[in-house]
Amino acid sequence: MAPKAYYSIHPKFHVSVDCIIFGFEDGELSLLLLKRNFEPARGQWSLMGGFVEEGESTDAAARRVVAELTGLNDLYMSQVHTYGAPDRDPGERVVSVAYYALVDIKKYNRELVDAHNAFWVNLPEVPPLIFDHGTMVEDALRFMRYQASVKPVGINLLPEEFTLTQLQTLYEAIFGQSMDKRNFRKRIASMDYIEKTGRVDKTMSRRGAALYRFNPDKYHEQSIFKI
Amino acid sequence: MAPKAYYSIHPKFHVSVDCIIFGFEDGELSLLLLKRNFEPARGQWSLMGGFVEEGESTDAAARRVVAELTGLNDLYMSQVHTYGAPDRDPGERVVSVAYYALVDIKKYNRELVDAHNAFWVNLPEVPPLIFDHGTMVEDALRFMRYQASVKPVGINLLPEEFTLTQLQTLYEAIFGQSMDKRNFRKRIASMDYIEKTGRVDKTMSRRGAALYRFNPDKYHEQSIFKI
DNA sequence: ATTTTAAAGTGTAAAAACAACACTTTAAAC
DNA sequence: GTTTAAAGTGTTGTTTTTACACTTTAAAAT
Repeated sequence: MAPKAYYSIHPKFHVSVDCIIFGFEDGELSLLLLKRNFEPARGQWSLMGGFVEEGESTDAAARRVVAELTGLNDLYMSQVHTYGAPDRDPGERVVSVAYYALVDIKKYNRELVDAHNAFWVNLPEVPPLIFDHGTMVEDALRFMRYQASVKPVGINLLPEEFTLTQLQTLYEAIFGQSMDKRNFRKRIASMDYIEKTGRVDKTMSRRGAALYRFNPDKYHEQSIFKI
Repeated sequence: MAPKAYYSIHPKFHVSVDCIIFGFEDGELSLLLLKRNFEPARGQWSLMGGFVEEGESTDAAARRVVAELTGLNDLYMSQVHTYGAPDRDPGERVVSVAYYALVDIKKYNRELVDAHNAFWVNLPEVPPLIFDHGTMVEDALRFMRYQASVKPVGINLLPEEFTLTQLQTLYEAIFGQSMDKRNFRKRIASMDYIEKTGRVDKTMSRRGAALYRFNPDKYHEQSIFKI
């Protein structure tokens, strides 16, 4: 057995999660940020966060915290990095684990967001954030871009059914560069896990655009590394 | 100011670091593992780890822990992931941040390693490890491979000066696949930050092989993502 | 009924990157 | 001077990526 002293001679710290919540609307990525009407750092902008509770995993804490703010329970989420500088929170020592989440911006619970005094802010207009939250956003964006470059996580920012124009606009926003329509569609056509639903979206054009969906059964992750 | 209760109503946990220490010898990657002659889990295999102390960042704790075992202070290290399941350590709740380190296996301090009852184990022969350390190793290997595929971190596993044959053998070990000698050398030749030193290594062949080194001044990270 | 409009949809050719492939050179050891 | 074993070196075919502009469609306006 482990001697009690093995653990007890060492300090304990608060552990928190901070969530970088991405949305997509009108061709732009945005973040859900709190304008804090509570302490500490009242009046400043921050990420949504919370403390990890007894018996709760850090992953579960991140899901709880995002659900408290958005009302959404089954989001795509991924751990980004852990921030462990002793003075990162000026109040007390808090080790914080950052997660990013991808939200279909049509679906979040507006009342909850308003109640938290939270706002969707377009990425280029993100204000200075408290503590190391600005660094967290940079790291999360880099990591989300990486993941979006190797697997179709970006689709979690769109409705279940989406047009190819929507999809292209999304990827242009994620990678910050415009893409050739024909080349983009050729690439999508080669992905059998993105399939036509047969339905047509008429909201964006008179002609109508074919709706597609992601088929998870046809998607098999592949990881091939090269130097 | 932050009300005291803001923090104090929340629990605190032990925070530890666990280190996946990679070495390279005889064409194989290996890990430095402890055969634990101490509690908890005496007699089992584990990663080198330790608790984060007051006033110490998690990064600093990881460096300290690796230095305690190897005597080496300036290793390439990178945070991998944080493991926060409430029952991951059967003794008490411990949130653990994993880091990987790359060691030039010629340089570590043998006395320290022996004193810790630690051994270099070739990757395919890694035994079952305690707690979630096996998962940590898988995650670290995947992440190290990814990093090695986008930047020349692998070079930290070699001496300052190395031959192209050594470098190719290293990458073959990292990616688990053999590579064409001419294509490999063409790629290296296109990397101006890997430069000939003018010296020759005579230990591996009568003819001698040119020695190369990494020139950090010529290396500029580039990150371009594509879908 | 015809014309206008605005987004959806479509193919080809050049360039670049990657993959496959085998012999020559060198210097020490015998 | 012959042998040995690793170091070193180019070309060609294939695949992938990029650049580029017009046609189709269906509703709205006339």
